[in-house]
Amino acid sequence: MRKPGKSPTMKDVAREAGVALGTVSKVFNNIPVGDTYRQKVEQAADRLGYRVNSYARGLRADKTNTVALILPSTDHMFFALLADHICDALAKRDYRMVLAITRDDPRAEARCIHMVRQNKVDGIIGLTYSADLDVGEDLPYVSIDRFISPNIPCVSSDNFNGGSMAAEKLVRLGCKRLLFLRTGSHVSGEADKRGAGFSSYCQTNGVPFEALRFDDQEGMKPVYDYLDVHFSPDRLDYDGIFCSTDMLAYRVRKHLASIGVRVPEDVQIIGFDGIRGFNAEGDLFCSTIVQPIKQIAETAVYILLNEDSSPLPGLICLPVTYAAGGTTRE
Amino acid sequence: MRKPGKSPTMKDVAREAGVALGTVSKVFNNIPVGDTYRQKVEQAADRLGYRVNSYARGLRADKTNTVALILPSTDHMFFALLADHICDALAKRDYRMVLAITRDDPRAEARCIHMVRQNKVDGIIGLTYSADLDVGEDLPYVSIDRFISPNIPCVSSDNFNGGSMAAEKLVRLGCKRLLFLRTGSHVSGEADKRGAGFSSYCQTNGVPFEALRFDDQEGMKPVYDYLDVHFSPDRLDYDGIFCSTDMLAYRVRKHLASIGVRVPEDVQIIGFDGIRGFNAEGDLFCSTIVQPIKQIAETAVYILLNEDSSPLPGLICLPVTYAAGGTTRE
DNA sequence: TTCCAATGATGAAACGTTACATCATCCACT
DNA sequence: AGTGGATGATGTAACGTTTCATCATTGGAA
Repeated sequence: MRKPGKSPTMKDVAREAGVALGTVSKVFNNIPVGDTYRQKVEQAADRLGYRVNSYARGLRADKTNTVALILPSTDHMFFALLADHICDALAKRDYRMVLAITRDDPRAEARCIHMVRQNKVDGIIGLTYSADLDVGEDLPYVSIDRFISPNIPCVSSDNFNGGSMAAEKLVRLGCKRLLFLRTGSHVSGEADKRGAGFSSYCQTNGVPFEALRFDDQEGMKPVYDYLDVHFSPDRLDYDGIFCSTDMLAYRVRKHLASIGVRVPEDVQIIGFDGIRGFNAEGDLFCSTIVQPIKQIAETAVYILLNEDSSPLPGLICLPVTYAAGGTTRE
Repeated sequence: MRKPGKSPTMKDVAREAGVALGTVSKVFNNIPVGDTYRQKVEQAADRLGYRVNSYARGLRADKTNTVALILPSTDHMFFALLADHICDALAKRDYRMVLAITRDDPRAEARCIHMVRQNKVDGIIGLTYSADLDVGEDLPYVSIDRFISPNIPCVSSDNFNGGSMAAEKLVRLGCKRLLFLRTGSHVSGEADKRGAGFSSYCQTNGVPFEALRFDDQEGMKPVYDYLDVHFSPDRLDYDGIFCSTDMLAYRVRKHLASIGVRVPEDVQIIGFDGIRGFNAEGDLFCSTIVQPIKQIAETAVYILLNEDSSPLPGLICLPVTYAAGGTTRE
């Protein structure tokens, strides 16, 4: 049925349809063509099973309808969902997505950007952590969750407000002494603002609090040690904890349970991200501030393709929401 | 620093280096070139910030170093990890990956395949469920988890053996009356063999069992109804359940807990997949038969790129393992 | 010194498109 | 009927590579 050899070209279609090459081109680019011709071309194309060669097109038109997504990995649900929604948002606009994974390695990040640029994509969406990443000036670039420079648009959740919301929520739920816990040795991104928002709320409202950051070189050990000192069935230095991620919150909860501290009866915990088990319909791992992942994806794509060609703002913060997930009293 | 206008071409490099066009080409293709020339070219290329245009190369050479991965989504950890590892395996071989997402929609699957073929990828790895999918004959295609036809290689876990292992494990752990539960309205894939392996073990060894399949048109309701009838604190029709997926196992466990049945004391449950919370280092949701996702990814890529050019077997089953995750006594 | 062979650089052709400048056709208007 | 203008098809020249036949250069042998 189908020729296994080489695929038919526009020239073949033109010959088959008895029209000129340019006419065929027009048909496939939705440029006005007489109905008679259009039909002849379409039929011939069908008969031959013709598909436009996007490499030739990309070469000629300097437009490839492809964007690259650079991620640390897809093995964390946050990234996986981001990839999922970005892929969708792009497909809706007839763009394809090539995925590059960096494993958090700055060298890999640079290599990916290099690789991706030589691939002549139309733009890049990147979630990277390198301190000084040269993304180049000549290719549209949208950063997620990390502010790179004023003229590179950055899309992220409203981390500051999220942190503030978490503190407020804990206070409303009756907590008197709050604790903020953060891990991660990464170059600081927008996520740092979670702690800032939290602290700001506490200061403004005169709520006693502590904010701690643990380098995760040594894993969770230091965190557990800290918890062991400050929490036990008969000593509760804090009654509300805000963790910088759901994963951290989950681990903290597990550890507290293991030393006999009840959640949420003794201590209430709020995480950040809104990760769910299995998939988007699964259960939350904890009460949490939910990032609007889909909206982040949509916005990043929207800005990257510059769909309203208005001046690009430097940083776009998207609203987060609170969701109860069993580690708070509500 | 870098020209914002257009990127330099081989011709530019040739002029800058004072050599011929073809020489530049050779340098970038690792074809022997005199050292003097090679150096001149490399320096000139550096100076200009030249990168080879992969669209021109793809057009000319009919080789794009790109493969497409077609997935239902990446919002389930199994798929996300698959994408992650496949991306890695490809990157290691200097291939890029374009991701296409189908949302389980047969029309979308066909559209993706179409889209992807017109993109002149070098091959396709697909995890699809359409009944009769025309993947074409002219492009290397590797299917994951779904047998399409004898001449299209398929990579999957050893589902049959996994089912058998689950039954054996439950029996070893003391279960006397087994139940197999399966949901999913999909066109049957390799995953069907999980139930077959389970039943086969039970029959061979004379273990009383029941195997049920629920259409998931109506969600979990029918399953819960069934559980309500057969399980309660004072009536336990089964003491071991094997679920076709971890997600199902998780839900079953939750429902049993809600009606006062203790897991694993009263009933032991084994799932299938090996999904973990958050990421590859998270906790299991249940005791489970673990799919070797990384190995599946590696194998699919290996076969797709036909690295040993030996005759391709039709179906490759990769070994699964058991992992305890709290829903069994071990 | 002369010639041959071998090594390796050269430049043009081709890959499948799109854009643009020509050119043919047809209709409307005087 | 003759002309002008508009509509739309045509063919050719790029786009940036790779490949291949051709040609220059070099070293060695007689």
